[in-house]
Amino acid sequence: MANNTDSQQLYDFNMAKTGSCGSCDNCTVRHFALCSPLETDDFPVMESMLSRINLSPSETLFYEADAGDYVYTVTSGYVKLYKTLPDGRCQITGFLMPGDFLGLAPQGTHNYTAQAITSASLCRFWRHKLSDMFNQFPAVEKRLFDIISQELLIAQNQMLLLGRKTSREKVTSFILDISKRAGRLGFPENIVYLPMTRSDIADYLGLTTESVSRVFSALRKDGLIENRGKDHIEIMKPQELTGASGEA
Amino acid sequence: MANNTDSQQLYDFNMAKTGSCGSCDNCTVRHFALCSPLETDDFPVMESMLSRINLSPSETLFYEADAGDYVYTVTSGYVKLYKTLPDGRCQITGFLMPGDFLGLAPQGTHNYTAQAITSASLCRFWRHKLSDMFNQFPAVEKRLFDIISQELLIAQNQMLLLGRKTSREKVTSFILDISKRAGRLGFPENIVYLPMTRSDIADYLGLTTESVSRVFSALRKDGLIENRGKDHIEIMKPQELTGASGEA
DNA sequence: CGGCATTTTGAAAGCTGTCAAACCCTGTGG
DNA sequence: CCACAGGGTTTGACAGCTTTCAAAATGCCG
Repeated sequence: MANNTDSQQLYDFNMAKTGSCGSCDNCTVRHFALCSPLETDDFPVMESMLSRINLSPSETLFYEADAGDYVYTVTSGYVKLYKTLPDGRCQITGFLMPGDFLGLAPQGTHNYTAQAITSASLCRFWRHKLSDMFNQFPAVEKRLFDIISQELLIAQNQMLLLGRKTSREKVTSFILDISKRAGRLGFPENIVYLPMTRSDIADYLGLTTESVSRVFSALRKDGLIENRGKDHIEIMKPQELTGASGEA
Repeated sequence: MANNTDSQQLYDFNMAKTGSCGSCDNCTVRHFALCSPLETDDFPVMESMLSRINLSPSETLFYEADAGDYVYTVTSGYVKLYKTLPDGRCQITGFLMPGDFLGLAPQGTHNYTAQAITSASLCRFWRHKLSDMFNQFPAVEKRLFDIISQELLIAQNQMLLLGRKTSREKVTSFILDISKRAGRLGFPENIVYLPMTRSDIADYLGLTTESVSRVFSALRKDGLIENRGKDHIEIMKPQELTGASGEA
């Protein structure tokens, strides 16, 4: 089994540096969209329009029902978005990685809580300046439009997962999803970094921590995955894992 | 118990006529957005940009993976959107009413199947003309942006329902949601029109038809709702029903 | 009235949840 | 260096909610 510290160093998102966006020295994912997905090569976002935010692990960026005065882009680290019922039941609606966008509040207040999982940094835009930016750079609006449309598509896929998949299918779908997204950021797809707790994964998949843990154990027992230190797993049989996800 | 035919006549969406949008004589919900949600008072959509579609009950508008060359607005009737897994499991991602928008395909192909539940009519826009329209009428783009943002918010609420609510909470949430949406269209909120089958409701809530039926029976037994003909129910105790939905 | 799809109800099984305890890893402090 | 504390994870036993399988009831329509 690989050395824990080694794999951490190799694949830790928080350490990743693939470039800078030019208008913000904090960005880790230049070629993806960046310091803000709002920025495009043709229409760079002006420095004056954004400010930087740094979060410690488990620090909350904003709460559900807070005023939605800002929108954000994750530039490093993992962030989770979640909603809760009055009795405390929790549903995580998304795990965000560098390059991901959050914070649009169509009704003026946020519809979910945003909390850092790892140390994380974000770029923040004042929401009222968004329309200015749209007027100045129409391409920015189109970009954001595409982002939201894509998020809606992802949300629909998640509904299918939550409503119709078994616990094993849910967990395998989750692993493959995180793997592919990390792959798009330039990380190897076979080593998957999972900084969130089992409880977070459970709240994302509509399960309990125990069920999630049991599925992980079963996948390990079946040789589909192996542990690689505390926060990483290695996908040993991608084909079979895909087959176990319920799709195709 | 009220006469079946009476309540049908009073509350049938397909018969509803609350006005016309001016550029399309088919619209039933003028003051809500549209012949198309794309249209605003400031920037009416031109007749030449749209065509009308009429669907019979259970007729399919487009399938998942079809080319997404058009976007649509429902002008009368109910439409369902759903995704399926290879083995046939189905998840309905939304029930659409007059005024609702559908068809955006960020990846070029549709991510869900759209099928009529009742007889339904829609306004269709050629997708490539959307950007022309955006350029000509920037307000239209903002309008559509708001619509998509709102859909994302609804999708997040649905994730909470699918992942964390009990069968009773799911069904009561569903009834209240349809009731409120019909209320916004000008229909009484206490009489709820449910043209979809138990199986559809089950596929929307991540349950089986039997479970849905059992919850309806239980709610009836508890006096929270009563049947009003085949496709309608009456909410007898709105407070208690809300209390049973898991929220607040 | 008869055929057929949908809905309802019943009984039993199964998957996931609940409750509980052991285990593991990490950080702290003697 | 090791003991200890504490949070997270894993495992076990059992319960419970929803599903599955099956059959009866209801409503629609020719």
